[in-house]
Amino acid sequence: MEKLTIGQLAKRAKVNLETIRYYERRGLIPEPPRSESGYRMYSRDAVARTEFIKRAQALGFSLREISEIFALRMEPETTCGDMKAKVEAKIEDIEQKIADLEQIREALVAMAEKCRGKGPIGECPILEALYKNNI
Amino acid sequence: MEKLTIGQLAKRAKVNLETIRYYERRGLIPEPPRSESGYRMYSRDAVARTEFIKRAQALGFSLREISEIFALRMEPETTCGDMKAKVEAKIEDIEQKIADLEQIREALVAMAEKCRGKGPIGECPILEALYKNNI
DNA sequence: CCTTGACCTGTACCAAGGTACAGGGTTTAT
DNA sequence: ATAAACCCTGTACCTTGGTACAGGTCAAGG
Repeated sequence: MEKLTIGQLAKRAKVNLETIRYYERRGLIPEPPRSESGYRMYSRDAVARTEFIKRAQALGFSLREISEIFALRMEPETTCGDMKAKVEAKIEDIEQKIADLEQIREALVAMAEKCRGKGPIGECPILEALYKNNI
Repeated sequence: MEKLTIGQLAKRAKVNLETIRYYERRGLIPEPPRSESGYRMYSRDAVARTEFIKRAQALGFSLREISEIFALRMEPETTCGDMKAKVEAKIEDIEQKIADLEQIREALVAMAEKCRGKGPIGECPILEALYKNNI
């Protein structure tokens, strides 16, 4: 089994080397065996695990949540339903964020529409809205 | 003209007292005149300004951007169009965030649908997708 | 008069997710 | 043989938007 140094792992997983050590400190990546001189020696699995973390992050999971997923996976009683529940909770989370942003967008669009875009800033309806209105 | 202490300002603008001092350090609120004993004495305008900051923040503007808006307002050549441009840039920004979240949502929904929600975690299609797929 | 509450400055700390050294040892390539 | 490139630990620093003291002064109520 070929072993990777931390630099090789970082390169393959396309993350910063310091990030690997950071994930180890956070418990996201297990402490690997060391070479005689104390170098971390990773198996191939570490690349997959690091990529897993990056994919989950890209889907909106925090590092804490990713830790929880790994922990879940290690418990023998865990079922697929538990994992599905996590994903469904995250979907709701994302949907809430989208709804919040839609509201913000509506308010911004309404403000922009009130402004002809000409004239001095002293009479800008946008600034007036920010100074006086409830949004 | 009635003057407010920092505590009174914080209460009326519904922010933490430390936040007022923080905004002063960031240059968002001008340094107010002091009483003989060195207390900050604010005019009514400070309440409106603090509320402006909070409203703009709620619309997705960062404190840095809010500073820029205040700076813009002080320059005599600034027109309403400059302000409108800021709002339109923010709308694009928000729309991009919404689009990103929609994509994430789609990916999560697709993953959840692959999972029947039963059986051991070892065969969970969600975990497999995170381990192997490009998303 | 004295206590309590409000204010002052300055600095440290928080979340989250890293990144960047310093100061040392090791491995690899020339 | 020696320089470059890599690794080690430990700690400090970054962003954004605050919050929380510590240690001291001041003001208002009973």
